[in-house]
Amino acid sequence: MKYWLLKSEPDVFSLTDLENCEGRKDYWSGVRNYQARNFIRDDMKPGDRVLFYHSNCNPPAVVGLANIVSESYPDPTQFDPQSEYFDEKSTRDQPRWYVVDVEFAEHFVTPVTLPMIKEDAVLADMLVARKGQRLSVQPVEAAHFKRVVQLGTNIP
DNA sequence: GCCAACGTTGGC
DNA sequence: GCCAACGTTGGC
Repeated sequence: MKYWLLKSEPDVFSLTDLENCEGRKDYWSGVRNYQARNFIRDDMKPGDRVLFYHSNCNPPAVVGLANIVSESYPDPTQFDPQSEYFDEKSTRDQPRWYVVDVEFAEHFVTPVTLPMIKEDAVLADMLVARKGQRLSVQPVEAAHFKRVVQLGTNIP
């Protein structure tokens, strides 16, 4: 099992939005960065755990947990001319972009904010704490995942 | 709203 | 294949 951090702007798609989806899950569409694509396509597996991070808000924070619940498959939005994620260079035979299904797990009692992450001795070297780090899909070390969950669920 | 970081594009 | 221009992300 692996651990990930997924970024989402809460104004666009929040953890509550995921919770309110049919079946409390949705496919993670719209990733249009090759490094992030490769993580989704090649490395994500059902059962992997997800830190759900709200970006572009104040304060940015890991607000809860989700789970990967499918293998990767081609992102349907890349074939849809009506979608903002349409990619005319994608074909059904050779899709460029992939998704996985992500299922809501829980809201944290205490959101783990970016300032908290930067202050914490264990978490300070997380990718998300690094200046200029824009990657929207990030691998997370097991120790980091465990520590974020501790803070988020008020375990001392 | 500013701007640093960084990915992408396209001319050469 | 280099690199300048441009666009986007996202913290502040």
